[in-house]
Amino acid sequence: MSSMSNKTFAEKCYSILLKVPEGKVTTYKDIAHALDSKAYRAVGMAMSKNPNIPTVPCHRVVCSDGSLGGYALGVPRKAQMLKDEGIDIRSGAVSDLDNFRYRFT
DNA sequence: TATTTGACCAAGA
DNA sequence: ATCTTGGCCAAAT
Repeated sequence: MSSMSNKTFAEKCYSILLKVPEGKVTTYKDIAHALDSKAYRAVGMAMSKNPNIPTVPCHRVVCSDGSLGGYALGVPRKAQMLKDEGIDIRSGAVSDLDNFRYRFT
């Protein structure tokens, strides 16, 4: 049998992130919130440990203010991928984040 | 077990 | 609008 908590916090983050479709983004805070947690910093840690790129679309996770946050393969790559999905990036941030934000609930 | 580390966030001396 | 600060929490050390 599996251990008592068969999913780590990081694994839960990856699961929830898989729901975010191409052309949409989410934020570190929103993922934490979806997990009924305030551990938004820990969400960033989980992304940095990098599951399989691009199976788990961690390039779609940005900061609450629309700035891009980080990316294991470099922020410029993250920006390009988002643009390729049709997301408007201006001055290193998602413009009109509210329009591109995916809602979990 | 205790401390340190981060792809964060909100408020504002 | 930008920068600093204190707080946040899971994982790694």
